[in-house]
Amino acid sequence: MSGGGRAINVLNVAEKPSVAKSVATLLSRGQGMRVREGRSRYNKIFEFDYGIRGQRCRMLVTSVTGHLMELEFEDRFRKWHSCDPADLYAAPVRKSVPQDKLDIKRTLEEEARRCQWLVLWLDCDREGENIAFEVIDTCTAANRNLTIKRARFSALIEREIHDSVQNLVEPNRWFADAVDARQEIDLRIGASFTRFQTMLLRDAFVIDSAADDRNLVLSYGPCQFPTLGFVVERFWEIQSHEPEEFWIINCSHKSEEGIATFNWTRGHLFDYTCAVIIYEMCVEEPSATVAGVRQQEKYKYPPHPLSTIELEKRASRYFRMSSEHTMKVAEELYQAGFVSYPRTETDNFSARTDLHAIVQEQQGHPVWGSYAQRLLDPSSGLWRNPSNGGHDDKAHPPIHPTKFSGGERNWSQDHHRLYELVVRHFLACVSQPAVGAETTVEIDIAGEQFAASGRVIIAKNYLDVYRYESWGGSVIPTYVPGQQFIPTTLTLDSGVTRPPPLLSEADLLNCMDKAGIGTDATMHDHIKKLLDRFYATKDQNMRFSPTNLGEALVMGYDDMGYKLWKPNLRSMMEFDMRAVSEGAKTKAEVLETCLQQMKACFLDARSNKQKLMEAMAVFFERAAQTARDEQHVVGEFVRLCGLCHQSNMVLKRNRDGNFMVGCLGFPQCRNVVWLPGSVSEAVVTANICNSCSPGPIYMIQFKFRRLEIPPYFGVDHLGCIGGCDDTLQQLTEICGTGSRMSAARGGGPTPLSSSAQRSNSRQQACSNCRQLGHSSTDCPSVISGTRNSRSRRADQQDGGLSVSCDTCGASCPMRTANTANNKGRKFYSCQSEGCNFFVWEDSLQNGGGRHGANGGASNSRARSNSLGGRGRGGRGGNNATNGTFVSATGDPVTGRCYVCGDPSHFANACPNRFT
DNA sequence: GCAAGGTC
Repeated sequence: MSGGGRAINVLNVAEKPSVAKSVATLLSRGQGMRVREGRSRYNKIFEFDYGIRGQRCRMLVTSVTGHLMELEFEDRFRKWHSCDPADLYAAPVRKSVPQDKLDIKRTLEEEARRCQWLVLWLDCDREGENIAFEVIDTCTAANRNLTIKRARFSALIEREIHDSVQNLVEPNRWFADAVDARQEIDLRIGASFTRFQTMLLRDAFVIDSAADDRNLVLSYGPCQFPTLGFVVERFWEIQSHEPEEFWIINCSHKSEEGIATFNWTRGHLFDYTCAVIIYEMCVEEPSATVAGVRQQEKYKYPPHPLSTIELEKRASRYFRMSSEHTMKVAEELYQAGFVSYPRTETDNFSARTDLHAIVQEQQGHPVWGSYAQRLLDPSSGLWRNPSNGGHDDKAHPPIHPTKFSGGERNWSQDHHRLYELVVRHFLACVSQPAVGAETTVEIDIAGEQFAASGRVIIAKNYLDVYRYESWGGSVIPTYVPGQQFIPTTLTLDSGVTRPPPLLSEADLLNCMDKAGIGTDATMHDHIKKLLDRFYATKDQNMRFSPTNLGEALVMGYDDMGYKLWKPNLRSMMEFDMRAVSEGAKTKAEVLETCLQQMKACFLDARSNKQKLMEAMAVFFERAAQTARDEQHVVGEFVRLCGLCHQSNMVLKRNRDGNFMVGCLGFPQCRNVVWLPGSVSEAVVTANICNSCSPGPIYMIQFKFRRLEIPPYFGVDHLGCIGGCDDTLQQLTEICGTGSRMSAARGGGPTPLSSSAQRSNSRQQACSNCRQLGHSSTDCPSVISGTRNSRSRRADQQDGGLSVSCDTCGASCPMRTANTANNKGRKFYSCQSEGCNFFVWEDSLQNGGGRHGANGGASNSRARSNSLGGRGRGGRGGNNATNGTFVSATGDPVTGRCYVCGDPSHFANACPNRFT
């Protein structure tokens, strides 16, 4: 082992104490190793003799704890008011060892002075390489003559560690540079935006989320903000979801053996007319023929070996533990030696891992011990080598149990659960998949296909130990190809599309993982930061919603047109970092271009700060001082403009001193609500109107001039401009508005009598029929009894009829039916999204443009359903309680018309329909 | 009082 010559002292430094201990134990093979204290109580020093390529060495192995140094601004830029935040893009920065790491630094300096070599055993990733240079800088400052070497290793395994120390390499400056650049960019962007938005908004608004507003920090960071962005984006997606009705044909068949539920192969249709036509075809010829019976063996595979993100996601799903808490508990289990290192991206076991030994340790457990025994018994056939998840961080194995425990006294419930998860997950990974026999029966009814399937579990295998997952079995009766039967039920059912759910913690981790936001060791920190900063909340179901503060910030930047809350910025940085680590770009180049762009972005954002203020004003009351300061300049916020949806509506006085509520988007947006001319004073209050939407609409405290209003009105009035306030409307009609121009400017300012809300609805398309001119609440197509007041034009034109939609007025093109019963028959149907108007051409020609009472009937069914599944019209045996409508008799198989109930014909031939 | 990344 040791060659000739004089021994040299070699200082070996690892990234953490556990690695120092492993390296020392593996290299010394436990022979003659001495342990002594360093200045830091966690970072011991291990000593032993060793030979490196014939050189006798006295090895000293110690460690740091992650980064030794921190990047910070020079003192004169540290105080928030010491400089303009924009200066932080060029302010000098320096790296130094923080107070709590000084003892580690001293150990390194002292040991370095008596060593000739320095060998770096830091993790073999970019951060590790950067830490290596922090160690190099510290040690060479104490001893300039050190020879510096890097040990490359990807696992703490004897052979690999011996190999790496015999083949030492040079540290990689490019890797370290990439991290330097990332640190500097993060610091400058984070500090500048955080100071800017905190100082701008904290004092301007009453932000009631924190107990003490004054200490509130509105932080911005390239990881935390995109994480918030995911939460807000999903929230907006849910808010903007418009339910869309769809139609589905369901079929079931009950026999002595049981019941089979057949699903429509088309899934569902959004076109009511098509669904009805197909449904009628089926009802007309309801006999079902078994087209095929397929039997297949199906497998449900166990999960990949456990990485950090998977551990966090599963603990959240199975135990509702937050990712932050999971990591805390996992760290404690790791420290106590029960599980392997919990921060790993690796989901693939190295071929050298002794998987059987890990299983053997668990054989004695009272609950899962017998499963472990079965696994080890070759005759059970339960063993299977684990799958490869395709990730390898080259530093740590997947998370697995490292020591048996039947539960320790000092463990909390979460320690028990997490240890159990790690063990069960590991046992599942080395198990065979569950096996099931699936039977699929396909049937044909009048040319339409339906299918039902059942599953019998043949072998549970890994599911026996992985109790967090299940695989349902269901039995269906036996069918043979060619068999015919009459369905027990055949119904046309409706459903509505639903918005996606709020993001769960597992969803959020997924989003971050995909977008490259954070690392496996920091993702839970970013999530926690959203909660700590009052940007988001987590409900009982572990799902995240933005707070008003979080939404306002994202909305503000979004209004500016910046995607600062999107993950793109981080992705671009990541791309540049890779270029630096590969030597394609230099650190200086990347820093210069990136910071230049970010500074421009910062300055632009600052010049658009009004957008942030407006977004905040949507949710928060102005602080008294600010409100007074700004009242004369921009007016007091009343509501977000319902017309342009871009700017705020504020209470102002025109040049004549008359009050109005106008949009700040003027002149692009001319939305304005004129208030009664008799108003002498008006002040926006903190009260929000309960009945008007979209809110918030702040109520205004008015004082009227006594002599200008009728005696039965009071002079003081708390009013709303949203359209709900009768007093205000009456006074506007009685006294007129303050607008002298309103009569002259056609289409100009809107008097209150038509209200901001209504002027809004004039511009927005009706959500029901998509036409302009009304809102869904007064959509002519959903008001009963109005059908007669509308007329359908059916004019002769170019040899054909021109038909306009009965419900929304849009022009309806002619189409040709292609169904078995109506092949070639012409019809008109409305193309407007969500509009179901439909009429047969022959019914028009025969009747000469009559109102489609029953053409409308099919529409009105769809409509009334879209209004919440209430009754579906008088005719037909309609099931109003569950939103399902069946044929008139309730027994479609007997084939009666579902419109009038007459058994002599089907609905498509019903004389009451379309005539 | 700011970031994100290591780690205890």
